[in-house]
Amino acid sequence: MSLIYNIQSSVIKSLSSLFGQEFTESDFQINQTKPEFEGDYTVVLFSLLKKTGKAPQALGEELGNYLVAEYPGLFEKYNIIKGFLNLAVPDSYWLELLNTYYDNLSFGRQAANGRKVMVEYSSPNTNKPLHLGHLRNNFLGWSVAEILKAQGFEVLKSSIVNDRGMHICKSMIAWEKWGNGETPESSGKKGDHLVGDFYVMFENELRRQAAELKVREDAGDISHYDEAQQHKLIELQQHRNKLLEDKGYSAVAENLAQLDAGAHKERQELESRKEYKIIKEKIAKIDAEMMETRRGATPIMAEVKQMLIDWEAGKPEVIDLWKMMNGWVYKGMDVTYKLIGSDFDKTYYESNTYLLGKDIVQEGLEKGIFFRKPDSSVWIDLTADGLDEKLVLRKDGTSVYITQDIGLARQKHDEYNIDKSIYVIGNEQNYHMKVLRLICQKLGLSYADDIYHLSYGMVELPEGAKMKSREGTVVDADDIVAEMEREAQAKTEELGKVKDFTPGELAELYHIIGLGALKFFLLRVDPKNTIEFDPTKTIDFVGFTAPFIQYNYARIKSVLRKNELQKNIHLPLDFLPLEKELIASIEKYPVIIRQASEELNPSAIALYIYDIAKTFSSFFAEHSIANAETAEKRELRLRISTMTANVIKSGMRLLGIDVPERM
RNA sequence: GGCCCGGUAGCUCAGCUGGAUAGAGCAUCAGCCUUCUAAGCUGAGGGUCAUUGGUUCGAAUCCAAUCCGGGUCACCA
Repeated sequence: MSLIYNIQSSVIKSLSSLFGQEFTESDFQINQTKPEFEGDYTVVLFSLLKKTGKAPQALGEELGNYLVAEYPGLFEKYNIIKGFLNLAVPDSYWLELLNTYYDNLSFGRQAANGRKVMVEYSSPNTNKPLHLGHLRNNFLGWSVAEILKAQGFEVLKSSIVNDRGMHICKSMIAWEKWGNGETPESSGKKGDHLVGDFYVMFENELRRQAAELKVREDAGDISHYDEAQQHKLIELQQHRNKLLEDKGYSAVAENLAQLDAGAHKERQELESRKEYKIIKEKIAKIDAEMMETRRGATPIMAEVKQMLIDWEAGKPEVIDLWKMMNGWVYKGMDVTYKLIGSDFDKTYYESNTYLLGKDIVQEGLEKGIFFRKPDSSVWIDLTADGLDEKLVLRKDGTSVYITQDIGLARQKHDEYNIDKSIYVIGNEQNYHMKVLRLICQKLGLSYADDIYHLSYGMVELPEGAKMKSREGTVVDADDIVAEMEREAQAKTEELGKVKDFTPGELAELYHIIGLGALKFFLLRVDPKNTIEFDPTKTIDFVGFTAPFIQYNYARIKSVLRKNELQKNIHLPLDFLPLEKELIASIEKYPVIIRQASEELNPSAIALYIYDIAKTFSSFFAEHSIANAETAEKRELRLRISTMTANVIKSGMRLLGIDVPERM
C-alpha cells in the first residue's frame, strides 16, 4: 500500500482511539510537506478542531506523539507550525522501499481487478488521411487503455470505422470524374492521401458550383432550387435584410464605407463595436447557411445522393468502387497506425452497424419513450432534461447517427459483457454523447450508466483557426511525424553523441525521439483543454518534453552500463536531500497511476514522469554516482538510479512513448 | 437566445474534492563542461490567479452575477 494511504489510515485510527469517535478521510487533509518545512507529509489540523474540541497546537502534539509512538516504522518525528502537523518518515522506510522495488519493472502496476473496460478511439472516416487532431485522439485512447491496464482492468481497444456515407461518396464521385483510373500504385501516393486528394477536388468543384448558383440567384434565377430550398433561401434573405437595417449595424457600416483605405485605427475602432460585431456574426452565420443550401442544390451533390442510394441498394459497380477505394485507405492508414503505434482489439465498420438500433427504437416506441410525428418520423422528447427533441428515425424509416450508436452500444455490451464503455471523442460531440447516454437511460438499458464520454479539446491553429480537411488547413499526421523525425535527426547530428550507430539504429532513434516529442506534446495537456499548435514553430525538444525525459533515461543507462550493482552491500541509513526527494517521488508512482486511471487522464502521468526526470537531472548534476564518497553511497545511488530509470520507462510506456538506451 | 467548457507570468501550461510565501517549461538576463551524456545544472527578473460580490479561521480553488473566448443546439458524422 502506498505511503499516503498508510498515513491516512494510521491518522484515522489514531484519532479514533484518542478521541473515541469515528473519523474518515474526509475529516482532514494530508498534503505533501512544503520543501521549506521539515517533514514529508502534513496533516492539516484546522478541520479537526471542532470535532476534537482542541486547539491546533495541543491537537498536533497529542496526535504527533501518538503517531510516533504507535507507528515508529512510519513516523520518526513531527513538528507543528501554525495549524500544520508535519510528519517525518524515517529513512529506513525509504530504504526498504528502494531495496524491495528498485529492480522491479512492474512497480506501480496493480493485479487484475476482474473488471472489463472497452476504450473506443481513433474511429476514422475513410475519405481522408489522419491529421493532428486524430493523433490527439489516438494517443489519448491508447494511453488511457494502457493506464487502465496498469490499474488492473482488462481492456479492449476498439474503433468504429466510418466507412460509408456522404463523405466517402464524395471522394468516389471525384475519382470517377477526374481520376483517370489513378491508383496508389500508379500515382505513388499513399492510399489514404490519394482518396483525400479526391475529396478536396470534390470540395473545390462543389464550391465552384455553389458559387455559380449564387450568381444566378443574384440575377434572379432560382429555378435550380426545389420548393423547400427556395423557401429557405427567401426566408434567410429576409432575415438577413432585416439585420442589415439594424441601426447599430447600418450606422457603423456606413461610417466604414466612408473611411479611406489607410484609416486602420478608425476602422478597428468601428469594427470592434459590440452591437456591430454581434450582427456581423449573425450575418456570417446566415451567409453560411445560405451557402450550405446552395451546396445541397448543386448538380454534383445530386450525384452524391444518388450514389448513396445506389450504395444502399447494393449496386455492384458502386460497391466495387467503394471497396476498392476503402481498401486503399485501409492500407494507407495501417501504415500510419503502425508508425504511431495504435492498435485495436476490435474494429467495427459502420457499413455493418448502420442499421443497428432500429429494433431498439421500435421497443422504445412501444414503451412510449419515443413518439411518432405526423410525417411518421420518430423522436424523443428530452426537453424535461434541459435538452431538445431529438430525431431517432427519419420519416422514410432510415436511421440517423444516434440510432446506430444506440445499437452499437448494445452490441458492445452483449458481445463482451463490459463493465464500462469509454468513448474517446472530441468535445464538439459533448451534446451528442449526452443525448446518447440519456436515451439509453430512458430506455432502461442496463449498461446506460457505464457509457462514459472521454471528451477532449480540439487541436487548433494560431488565433483559434480550425483544422478542416475540406479546406486543406490540416496538419497531416504522416507529415508531422516525418518532420519530428527530421528535427530529431538534426538535433542528434548536431550533438554528435551517437556517431557509432548503424543507419538502422539511427533511424530507430530518430523515430523514438521525434514521435516521443509529438506524443508528449499532445498528452501533457489536460485532455479537456484545447491545444494550440503553431505549424510555423517546431515542437520543443528541451524543457518539459519527452526528449528531456528520454535523455535522462539514457544518462542513467549510460552510468549503469559502466557501473554494476553490488547486491550484497549494506546501504547507509541517511540520505542527502536530493536522494530522499527522488525516492519520495518514485514512491508516489502507484498513486499517480491510480489517479490517472480514475481521471482517465494521461497528462497526470506526463507531469509526474517529467517531475521525476527533472529531480534526477538535478541530482545527477549535484552528486556523482560512480565516484560517490563511499562504496555504500555509490550502491545507494545506483539503486536509486535504477529505480528512477524503471519508473521513467514504465511511465513513458503508459503514454506510448519509448525510451532509448543511448541518445 | 438555451445548454456545456475555458480565462493563472510576455507565450505554452500545472495547481481547482478550500490550507503555509501561486508553480513548471519557453523566452530574457547572469553564472556553470580536465570527473558518470551540457537535449543539462544553478540563480535572477517576471503575477490585481478575467471582474465584482458572497461563503469561510483561510479562496486561484466553492457559490452568484458580469465580461471575454470556444463548442453545441442537423433528417451530417
